[in-house]
Amino acid sequence: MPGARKRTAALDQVLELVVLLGEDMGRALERDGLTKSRAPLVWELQQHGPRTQKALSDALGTTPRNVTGLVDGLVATGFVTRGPHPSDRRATLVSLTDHGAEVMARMAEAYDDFATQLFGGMTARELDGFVAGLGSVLDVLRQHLGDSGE
Amino acid sequence: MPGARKRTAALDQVLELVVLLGEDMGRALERDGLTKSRAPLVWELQQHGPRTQKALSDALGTTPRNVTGLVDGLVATGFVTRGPHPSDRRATLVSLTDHGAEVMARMAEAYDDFATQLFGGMTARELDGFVAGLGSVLDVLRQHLGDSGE
DNA sequence: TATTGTTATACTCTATAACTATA
DNA sequence: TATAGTTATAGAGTATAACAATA
Repeated sequence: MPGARKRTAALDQVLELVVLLGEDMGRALERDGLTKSRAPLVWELQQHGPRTQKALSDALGTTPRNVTGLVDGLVATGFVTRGPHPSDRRATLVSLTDHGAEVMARMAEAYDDFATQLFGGMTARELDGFVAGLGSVLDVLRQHLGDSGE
Repeated sequence: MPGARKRTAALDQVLELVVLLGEDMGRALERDGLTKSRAPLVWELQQHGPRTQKALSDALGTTPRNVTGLVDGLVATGFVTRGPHPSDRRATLVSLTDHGAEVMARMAEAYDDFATQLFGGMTARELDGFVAGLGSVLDVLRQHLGDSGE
């Protein structure tokens, strides 16, 4: 079965992509004063507006205790603020500051530029083929994750 | 420029791949008693045989102090042992235990199986196209990382 | 009773700096 | 002097458990 070596070589490449992308994103976030753990929280706020910490903990798939720490850090660095919930006095609403919103807007632009850099050299046909392959890999991966655990 | 949206959608997919693959690998490692940080160290030992901590710190791109901690954890969980260096009494040689070697051998098999699961559904032609696309993305990414920093 | 977010505690990973034993 | 690996210290991120305030 001569395809077997090709497949492991492909997986090697995918893993290299994961590593390099992690480095690149890490650097970009650091430049903006964010970390890999805090960025998803801020992203969630940009996408859905002010959220309670409970909602954030559900969205990020982490514990409420952890969200407390992440929000603490983001408050200290000026990305978000804590405010009262209008109808539930137990809850706190986490909102983006102006600075946080600015950084996220810049990041969204950089994201588009980055996508163009990565894929701009491909023809439309090549890009379609690549995306289709990626889609089928993702399907298998989702199924694989569903099989074990959850 | 109608391709722009396709490109960001492709980057979205790549990032989802990164997340899902991270989850999957994390689970697999946990099943074997390893962590994401310790696995590369054990992998390095399997590839190149016993190494000094200095060599490991260079290979992993981390500090000597950090390697001390990682090796401590791997000794405690039975994956590696510390031994004297034959010619340099300052250095310690880190080696795989039988258990560590067994786990790594099993992991290498699982890696091949996983690659077959991920890419087995593609035709040879589709796989070639996907790998070529991945290669060009990696090239751009490497250049992007070289530009800023280092 | 149940939920929200906190404090208390602990563990992993990472880093810098000072130090010991060797080279 | 320089190198290998340690202790000391610090900070981020993650988790569980107990608890206070509120629902």
